[in-house]
Amino acid sequence: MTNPPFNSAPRSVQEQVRQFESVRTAHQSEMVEDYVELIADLIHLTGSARPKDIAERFGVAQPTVTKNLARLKREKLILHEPYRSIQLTEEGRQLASSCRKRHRTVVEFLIALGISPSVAEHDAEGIEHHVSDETLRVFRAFTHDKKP
Amino acid sequence: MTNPPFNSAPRSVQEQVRQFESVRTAHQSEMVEDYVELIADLIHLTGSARPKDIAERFGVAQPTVTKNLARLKREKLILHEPYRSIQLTEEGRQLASSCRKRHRTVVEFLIALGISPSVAEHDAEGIEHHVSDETLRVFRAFTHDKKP
DNA sequence: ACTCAAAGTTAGCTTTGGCTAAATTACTTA
DNA sequence: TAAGTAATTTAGCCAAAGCTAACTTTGAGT
Ligand SMILES: [Mn+2]
Ligand SMILES: [Mn+2]
Ligand SMILES: [Mn+2]
Ligand SMILES: [Mn+2]
Repeated sequence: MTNPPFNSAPRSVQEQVRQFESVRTAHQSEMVEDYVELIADLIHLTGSARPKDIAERFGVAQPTVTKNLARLKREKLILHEPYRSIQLTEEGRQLASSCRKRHRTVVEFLIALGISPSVAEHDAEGIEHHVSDETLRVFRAFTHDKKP
Repeated sequence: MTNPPFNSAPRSVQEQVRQFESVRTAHQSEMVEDYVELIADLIHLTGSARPKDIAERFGVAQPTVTKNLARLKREKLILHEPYRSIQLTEEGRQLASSCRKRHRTVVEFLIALGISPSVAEHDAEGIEHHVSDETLRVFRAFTHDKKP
């Protein structure tokens, strides 16, 4: 009838450790992924990506963006001369492209499931960083089956 | 045929800010939620929750657990005398219970969708912190429809 | 009752990603 | 073209969550 009161799966300790480690790892890539995705969108939308706009979209202060851009630059995902606007490297473009695809896959799946578009967009922003390849494939299949 | 190359929804800037703020807020509650859930499981499973076991399950060092337990105590979710084992307060038990339910809802949904149990368990550990009430309701409905 | 190993805590370090205030640069416009 | 404003960066702060090394306490086994 109702659900059992405790987590059923006494999965092995090692398995559980792997899960939590994966979550921590995902959170380490999250900032970078969201930044390149937004930078690509801004370039497409307005022709250029400037720290001001990034700060405005994320809802953070400008110095936060400057600091985070240093990491993107260190990881060779962007080109950025001081006081100039931001370019994506080829690697950055590729990462942005795959993040964008994954983002859309998640949003479209949630909408196909019956969730309202604004909530789908909202939840996807967090969920996208935690879906494995297998899950992504199942999401895509479901979405395609729903609306052919 | 293929997907449009950029994010279609030129949702308002305010909307986008709210989404990213929600993700940041979720990440602030995440540690606390995973801890109370694990503590409840350990008490149920072994009769008591000790820092050692928590560290072992999360895959972190013991001092990390000690530090995080201070926050749970500050937030009145646990009772913990130094060197003794950990008890949940009533508030802690309630939070653990709702986190556990949400966790199970996500896992069962992913399994009902066709994802393998181990991957479902893996992805749920991250996803659970990013599902809104609406999404959770849809997940539950889907799971129930699938296997009556 | 003592000993001592295991568990737990404390101290102190690191990284990440927030912030504000102040300094600097670029750009617009008068 | 010079000034003034807006954008950007720098400096320096904070909190969270990880770590190791060193210290303290507990409690099991003799
Ligand atoms: Mn995101
Ligand atoms: Mn997350
Ligand atoms: Mn979790
Ligand atoms: Mn969980």
